[in-house]
Amino acid sequence: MTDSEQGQREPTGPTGPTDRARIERYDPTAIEPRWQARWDELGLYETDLADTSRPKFYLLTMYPYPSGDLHIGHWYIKTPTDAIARHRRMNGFNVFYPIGFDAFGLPAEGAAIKHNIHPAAWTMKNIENMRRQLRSMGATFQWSAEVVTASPEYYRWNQWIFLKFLEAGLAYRAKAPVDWCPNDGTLAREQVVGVERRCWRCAALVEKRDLEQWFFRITKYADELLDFGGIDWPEPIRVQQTNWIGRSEGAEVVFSSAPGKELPGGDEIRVFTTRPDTLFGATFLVLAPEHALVDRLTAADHRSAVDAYIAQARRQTEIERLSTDRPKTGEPLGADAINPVNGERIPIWIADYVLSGYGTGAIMAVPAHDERDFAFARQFGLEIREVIRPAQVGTNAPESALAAAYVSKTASDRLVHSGRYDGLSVPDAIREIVADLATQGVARATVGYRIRDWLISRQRYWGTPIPVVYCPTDGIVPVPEADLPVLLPEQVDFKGSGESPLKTDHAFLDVPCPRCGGPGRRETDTMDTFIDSSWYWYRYLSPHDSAGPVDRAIADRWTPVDQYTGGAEHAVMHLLYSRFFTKALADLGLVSEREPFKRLFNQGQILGSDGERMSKSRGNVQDPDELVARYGADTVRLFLMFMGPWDQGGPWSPTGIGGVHRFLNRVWTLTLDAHGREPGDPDAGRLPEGEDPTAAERAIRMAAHRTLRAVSEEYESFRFNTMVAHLMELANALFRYRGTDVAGGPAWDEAIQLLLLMLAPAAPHVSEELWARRLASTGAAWSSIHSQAWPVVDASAIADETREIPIQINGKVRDKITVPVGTPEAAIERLALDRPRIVELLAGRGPDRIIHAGGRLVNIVVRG
RNA sequence: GCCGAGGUGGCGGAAUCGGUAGACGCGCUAGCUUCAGGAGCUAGUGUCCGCAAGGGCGUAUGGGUUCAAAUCCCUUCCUCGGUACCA
Repeated sequence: MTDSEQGQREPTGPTGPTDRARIERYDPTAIEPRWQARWDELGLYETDLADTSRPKFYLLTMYPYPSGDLHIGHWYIKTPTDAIARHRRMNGFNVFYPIGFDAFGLPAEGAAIKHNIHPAAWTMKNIENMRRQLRSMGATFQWSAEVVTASPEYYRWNQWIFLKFLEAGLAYRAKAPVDWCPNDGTLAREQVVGVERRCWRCAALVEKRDLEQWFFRITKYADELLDFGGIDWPEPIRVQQTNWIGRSEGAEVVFSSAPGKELPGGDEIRVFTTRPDTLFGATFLVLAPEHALVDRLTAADHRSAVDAYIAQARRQTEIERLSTDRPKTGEPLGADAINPVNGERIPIWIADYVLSGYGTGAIMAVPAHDERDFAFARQFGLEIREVIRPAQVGTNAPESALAAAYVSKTASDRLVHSGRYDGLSVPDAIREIVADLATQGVARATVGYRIRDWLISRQRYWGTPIPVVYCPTDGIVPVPEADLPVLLPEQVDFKGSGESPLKTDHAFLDVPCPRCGGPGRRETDTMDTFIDSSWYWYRYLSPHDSAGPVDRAIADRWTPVDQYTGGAEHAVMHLLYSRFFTKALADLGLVSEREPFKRLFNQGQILGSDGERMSKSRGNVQDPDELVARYGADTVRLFLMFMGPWDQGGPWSPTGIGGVHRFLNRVWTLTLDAHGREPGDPDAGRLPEGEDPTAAERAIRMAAHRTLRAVSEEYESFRFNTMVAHLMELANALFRYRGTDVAGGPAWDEAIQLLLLMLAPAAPHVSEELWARRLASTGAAWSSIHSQAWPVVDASAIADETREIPIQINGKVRDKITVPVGTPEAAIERLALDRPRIVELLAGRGPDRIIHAGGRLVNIVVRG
């Protein structure tokens, strides 16, 4: 593997300017494939899951969607993760680092319709190409554990899990609105274009349509999902999940419809409120336009206006509906409701800012104490009645028109205009009003959540078929476990419409009912692909197990995942669904752990040079193959780590990649040609001013071990950009000693060895090559650099003898002094005040105050 | 709109414990060198004033706290991610 002629290389000496032909040039294209093949051959990264001699480390990177445009963004996500894998191995861990493909999904169907290629063919072709590209990274993925979610071997277990969920009451069917195009059926949000909301294919106007669909009961776990105990996740993700779940304590209060011209009244209208203390301020009721009672409560003379309003509301997105910066809209139904707290009649409206999916789909409006209700009341001239007053104002203060809603609810606020509850504090009022209404059976304390159950149905072909059959006799009948998988039919007809071809595929559709044997019809909806990604890390551990989705014994040993890396864009969907799944699987007795990922890191996203997300259609994709061909994988890996903080991402620009390549060239030169000298350096071959060989060696050791200290921490905390910068600094420092008397000596040698070891996880090929050449040059037997132990810092090498201390006057640095470490503050102060520059600048003004920042800095404060 | 993140030289970024702003790299400038290459090496490079010494200014914006603020608090503006059928 290593070049045998290395042993015969002529001994070098301080022989003057380099003959650059003497050492081979760094040629990554020759080195990299050779080592990749060798690592494969040796099975260096095949993890023995049964090995318990070392601590386990399950490293997971979010598996890619095989979109066919593997771009530099995939490298940005995966090569630093590979560096983590290699670094953990050097630190003695048994590392499992698998890879797979999230192979179901919408883009494959888009390609099918557009290019007349089958989704499966398109997907598999893309996977083939991506496998090759992923291998070119030199990453240590364990390919033998690969998972492809579109294979029946994988998705049959989606179906199996679905059946378990159904049995456990975690799966159910209900109506839910979808974006609907009359020609192309259900549309994803990205298929609805423009402010007019038209279909991407036929430009028809899109509207909401209610369909019977399948749900998973994630809300059952809402409270447990709010608890992040025992997992080390970034604060922003925890905050986003917490807000997404949106727990709020409040009460459900029952209003009833008032008798009117057309109706006897007495219909129950349930509202959810977090502010039952403001019930006396409720001056109207607002229902979601989709609310079940709207039709019944609408008076004849309001019917046409109400219908028109509902129609336009069904063309809005929720984002539009919830936007608070557009004018409020709504319609009165021409009916009243009765407030249970005081028997008052208040008008009932519908408005799109009330959503049917949150709470009860109806609210009591308290314009004085809710911003949206306030805006609505202003818009339509409805009464605004103040019922909470801040303590400072006092409950007897004269009334004045509110300029804005007063929404705070501190314990010092008091109720006004609230009958016998006047003067109570907000918390007391909440308790008492709810208690009183509860005794009449018209209220109960309850908890509301913003999160909704997970709609898993997709009216799509390219996904996991939902394993149920509809039977006219037996209703919804689960497919028996023994009949799994329900295979996705391969021969289907894409009619050039967005409608799922399963809907018209009779070979698929027409099946006997598993229960009665009579004619049945298969479910044609497939599953959300987030189901695939909600448990795939378990499958990696036993990818071919035909007895169950998870091998419990292996899973118990290897999960939770120790480190998960992926994008923050998954904060509230994939990362929340995965937590839900883990808890549900644990309750089903399939796994033991209740959290999937012990530690999470969100790397940033690489955008196109135009600042947009990279995609083929935008034409802003950077192909990594080109860069690899030109610079080699190591340079690309290192450049991506060097670009900036890993959690930041940003627009792609190859500017600066040459600098990283130059750095690797310098490491190459330092390792193979310690004694060479460069013309152009006037000091070549001479030790730095004032350094004898002993001092020079000490300086080299200090530089190497300080770098090791910094780099070790930076690998641990994934600060790869500064890690690379520190390695560059060390290389620069060593370059100053190249060609001098200490070059090639013991300190130099140690520094080179450390440099290569530190570089190994990030730039695995060149470090392996140079490592092999070093071993060969000393006649030592080869062993991979990636099997070496991570080096240990020699504390004695890095100890400081002196320290530079900046001297500030009024916070501005005016001078610096260098003192022995441990110099007492009083002595530093004296030295500082004696400096001629300081004396001059003080100009006789006595210091008013002198601040010592722990011996790191002196600040002399003078006034006037 | 709402939730989350971010804004520092010509550019990517460093300083993450409130304590020397600009590490490291790109680019640029000058010099050296010549297996003349998209090569290598050395030095300089925030900005304004200045021959220099040195000084003024400076971390999106405006304010505040502090001996001291890129860092903490408040205002405003801009960019990115998510917003439940993209993954």
